[in-house]
Amino acid sequence: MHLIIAEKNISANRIAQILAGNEKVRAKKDGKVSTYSFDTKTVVGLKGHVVEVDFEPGYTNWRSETHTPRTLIDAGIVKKPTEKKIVSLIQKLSKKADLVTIATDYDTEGELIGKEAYELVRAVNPGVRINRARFSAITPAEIRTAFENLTDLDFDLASAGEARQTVDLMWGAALTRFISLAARRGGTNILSVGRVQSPTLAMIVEREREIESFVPQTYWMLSLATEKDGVPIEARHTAGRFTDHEAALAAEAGTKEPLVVADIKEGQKNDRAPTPFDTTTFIVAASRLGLSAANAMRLAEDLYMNGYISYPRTDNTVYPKSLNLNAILNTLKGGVFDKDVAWVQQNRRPVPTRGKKESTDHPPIHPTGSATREALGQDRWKVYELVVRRFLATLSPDAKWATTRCTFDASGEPYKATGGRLLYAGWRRVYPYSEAKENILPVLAPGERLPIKKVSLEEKETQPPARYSQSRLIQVMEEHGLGTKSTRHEVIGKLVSRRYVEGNPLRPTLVGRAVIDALDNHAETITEPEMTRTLEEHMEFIKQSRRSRDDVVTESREMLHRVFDKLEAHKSEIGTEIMEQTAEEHTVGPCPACGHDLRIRHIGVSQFIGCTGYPECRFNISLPGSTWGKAIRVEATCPEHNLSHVRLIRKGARPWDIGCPLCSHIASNVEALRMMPSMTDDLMQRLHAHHIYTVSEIAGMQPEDLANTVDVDTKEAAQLAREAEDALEVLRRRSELRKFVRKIVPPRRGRSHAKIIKNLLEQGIGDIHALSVADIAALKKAGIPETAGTELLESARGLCNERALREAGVPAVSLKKYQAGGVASPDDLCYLPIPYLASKTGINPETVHKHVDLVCRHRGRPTPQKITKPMFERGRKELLEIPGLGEATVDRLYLAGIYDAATLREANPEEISSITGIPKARLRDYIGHLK
DNA sequence: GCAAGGTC
Repeated sequence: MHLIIAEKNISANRIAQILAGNEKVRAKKDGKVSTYSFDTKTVVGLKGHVVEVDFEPGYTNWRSETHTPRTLIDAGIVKKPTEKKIVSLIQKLSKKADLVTIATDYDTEGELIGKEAYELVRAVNPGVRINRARFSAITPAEIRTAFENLTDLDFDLASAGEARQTVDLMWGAALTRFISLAARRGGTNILSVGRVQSPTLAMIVEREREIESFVPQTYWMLSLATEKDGVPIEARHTAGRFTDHEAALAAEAGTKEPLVVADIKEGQKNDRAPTPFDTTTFIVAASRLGLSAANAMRLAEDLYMNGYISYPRTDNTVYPKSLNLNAILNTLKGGVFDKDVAWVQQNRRPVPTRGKKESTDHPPIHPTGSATREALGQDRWKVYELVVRRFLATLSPDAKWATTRCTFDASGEPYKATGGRLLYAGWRRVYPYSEAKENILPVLAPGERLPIKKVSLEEKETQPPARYSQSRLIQVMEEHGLGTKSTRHEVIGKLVSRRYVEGNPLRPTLVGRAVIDALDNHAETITEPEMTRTLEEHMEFIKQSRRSRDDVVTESREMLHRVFDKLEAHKSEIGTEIMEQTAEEHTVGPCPACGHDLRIRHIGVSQFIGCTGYPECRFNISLPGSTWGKAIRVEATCPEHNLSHVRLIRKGARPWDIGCPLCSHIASNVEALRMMPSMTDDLMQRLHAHHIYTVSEIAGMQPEDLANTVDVDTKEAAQLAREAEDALEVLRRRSELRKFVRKIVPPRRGRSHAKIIKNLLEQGIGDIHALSVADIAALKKAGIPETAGTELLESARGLCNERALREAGVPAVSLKKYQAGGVASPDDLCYLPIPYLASKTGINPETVHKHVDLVCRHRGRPTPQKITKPMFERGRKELLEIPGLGEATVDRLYLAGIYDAATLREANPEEISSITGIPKARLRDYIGHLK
């Protein structure tokens, strides 16, 4: 069997289809992994890297005393499978193979992925022949040639990739751990560092600093308005920007009629058709359509997977010869682009345009199938149309412009105007994304005199450089060699998720700046694109066998050790610097009570906003627990309270915007305050004015303080405090009810707990006790289904009974026994005879009496007579001596309070029978026997 | 829990 290993499933399928020719390809799924077989060949796709590098075991604890971050530099590195299913399938197929061909992408990373596959094959089949197919596009021509000219794997090329992996891992992991530990950050708050992300972040920080330190300069622009035959002309002073106001004013004053046309230069300008799309230029063009980098890539990948466009991750801007451009044009015919295609076919430029970058990985992004707007939907269509039109434009002739440069003389002051007229639209006919702005000047002749309609002197200011937009940043990253076509847009996502940057255009956060500061001061190597450049140079040496992988990695290890010499010497200093710089990140604004800063605090899973004036100022705002999301400060500010808005963020969930924490605090407590009978709007306003927002604050205040604060007398204040206590109790019970219901009734779509509780409240059920005496119909009305309702009622009753007994003073151990005996309600203890309770529970009758006494007193009922243990035991013996009276009957007699001969003798048989169910005749017999 | 690089 001939096993062919491709880089991904989709290429495996295509390669199989091409190689099979007219033969049918059998597609088979082996546990989510597809294989494509024909003849004696089987093609299988990887998923890019199916193994990953990591440190050898023993380095998982970040805080280990012995395995410090520095020790990661020299830690052994192992490869471990990340796609286990693919790995095992490859190995299963390899055992049966007599030839294996590696058909991964034609670039460094592809060679490394190929070597990973090679090692997997070798591990199970050491003797099999393994060769390599190289192609830069999955077209029939390229694939056939590649398989007719199979070569060997280039181990030097793969080694270059491995060197990169090792260097990235040790620098990234060691520095990430060091900086995170120094700044005492863990979990989701770690501070990551990496060869690509750190220089990228540094550029964003640097740009922000330039903007902050920018000093605007005032300048003046002088222009005049004239016209010919009713056509307006605007001419600018040839001095351009005047930095000297006096000079500008003088020139303005000197601008007088006559205005004479001095010179006219006519020319032609070539407007070159755009070059084929690589990933970066595609992202830039898509961003003009309003798509973020990540979105554009996601849509492009979708189109690629469905066969509409070619592979969107490419560095190539030159169509390879093997690409059949005519065939692509033909597939586009007949659809929406029919007219444009026909025009391109008739006016085709001799050779398609080509960009500066040419590579072997993939062809430039181009359409591969025809589609309709309806089939794709708005956004995908936008991207598809862009790719199609760009492709058409690269085959179209250049546009041509006629240009005019005209100079004027206004009594000695020189002016100029430029005009442009589109002579030939060329590619612009099919690619309308960049506007062709014409400015047509009327026909003028030297010496001609024109009127001056207006002279205007505008004062302007120089502008700071702009922040990076995502697409601009991706361009700059590419210029600096940072990241790859596949990862650049993800790096931005990473910086955002680490909360190093925010917004669009991108701004660094305080954390982002603090980390770059620390690294710049103590480990500048990692913040500069230089590191990538050097790494690439070294990789180039490895590719050319001029240096070995180990040699390059060893050099890098030594450099990293020198970096750690500096870092470790300043560890605590680095830590404090970062912590001090980022403290502000948690600061929300001034405390309404005392004016100190309010700060978001996280303690375990709970979080709140507290005052930095604590403990003198105890003002605080509670926040939902961190299971709802971690509270962070966001940019917006509340105009009323001057506090930053707060947001809860959680992985995989939409952020929960709390808005102004104080507004939200006030709003969420108004309802509770209204529960106090004496609360009025006026009183509430006075309370708010003194920063008292919750019932618990009122309940916690001394009546005198409260009286002084809101200006009422002490009696009223005491009443308010009591009412607050009551409201607090109601709230406490309500929240208890909520937790109770949540345990038993599972939430469902459209039946949230909030909704159930709201419904229960409307039914007058506000706590567990009310629930225990409610009927099932009321629960049904509240939207709780019958089965859950019954369970809810039962549990509620059980809980209430237990509480009542405990409250009366019945100890917990006995309570369990009563529950086991099925006699655990206060009524049971009040109304059931003591002998019955004792026999059901096995508790000493004297102890039972004590409990019954407790409950009866609690309920204001008389306590029945005491029965001692000897009385009880003797009585039982007496009863059992009566002929025909067994244990079961004794237990039933207990129910009627009969426990010995004497009580039986006095009993009324009619009455006893109805209670115990023992036939009257038999009871008479027992009594008769005693008499 | 860490990087960057593939792929989805």
